[in-house]
Amino acid sequence: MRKRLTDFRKELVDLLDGRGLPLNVKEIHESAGDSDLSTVYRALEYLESQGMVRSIFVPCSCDRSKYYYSAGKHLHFLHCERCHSFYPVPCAGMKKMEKKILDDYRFSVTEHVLLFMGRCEKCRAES
Amino acid sequence: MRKRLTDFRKELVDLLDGRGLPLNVKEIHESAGDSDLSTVYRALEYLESQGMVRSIFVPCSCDRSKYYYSAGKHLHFLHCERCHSFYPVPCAGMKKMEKKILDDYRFSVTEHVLLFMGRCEKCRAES
DNA sequence: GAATTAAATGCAAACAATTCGCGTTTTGTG
DNA sequence: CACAAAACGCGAATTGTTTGCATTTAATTC
Repeated sequence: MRKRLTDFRKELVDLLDGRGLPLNVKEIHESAGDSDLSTVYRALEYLESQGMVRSIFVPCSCDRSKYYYSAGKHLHFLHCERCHSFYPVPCAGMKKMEKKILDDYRFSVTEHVLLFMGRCEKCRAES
Repeated sequence: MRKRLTDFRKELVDLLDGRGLPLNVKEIHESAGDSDLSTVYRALEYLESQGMVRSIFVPCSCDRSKYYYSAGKHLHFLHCERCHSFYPVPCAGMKKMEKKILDDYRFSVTEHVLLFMGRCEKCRAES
């Protein structure tokens, strides 16, 4: 038997897809019906292994847990260190960089993590 | 009294500087004399707040803890998912990207996290 | 240079995020 | 329909990290 993409797991993908922003496990758990936390962890692990979701660790004082987001479109995020909002930005210029890494270091990139920390427009105005 | 960069903390900076590669807390603790783990954590927190060291979270099965490295030169790293080695690469092209983010989103970047996962030359040959 | 005081350290306990074991339930497959 | 494999729920166990507090260290003031 080889079947893993259960309804619940699809639901998680839809959830992340719908939000379009990274959510941590707690938020996912709360938004995903009344399932067990370990089920959520197992689901996310599976989905990530299938390349359906991605995760990042955000080095911000607000939260030291992992954030998951849909891998549907390859996005990066801006994270405001003041209001802790995420802003998606398209992934651009990375292919070229990965090509250069292959040429220069003979290292073949399968994945990259890129996150920007800083201040969003609103917070820059307010402080 | 305002004094914080103790000998021990300097020692940690030197250690990370010397290695030139990210180390996790366990490795740092083992390499840093016989100090308490909490002292190591407090030291790293301080050093990071001072911008003397940086940290990244590596999304690799090998280890799910944080890695610290000297902020002396701004580097990024390649991480081989097979042998789990790190390879430093200079930070290039990011300034331009940050400029674009400021222009397009009015978001001012103070820091970025960039990590490449993949296969190193040796491992590509071996498997 | 001794007294004062703030910060650092070590140690043990507390936390919080994540994982594991296992009995039960669900769901493809023959 | 019976069987087998995987998913789920639940509780317990791990593990990375933080905290509280008594003690030590070191800068500052007199």
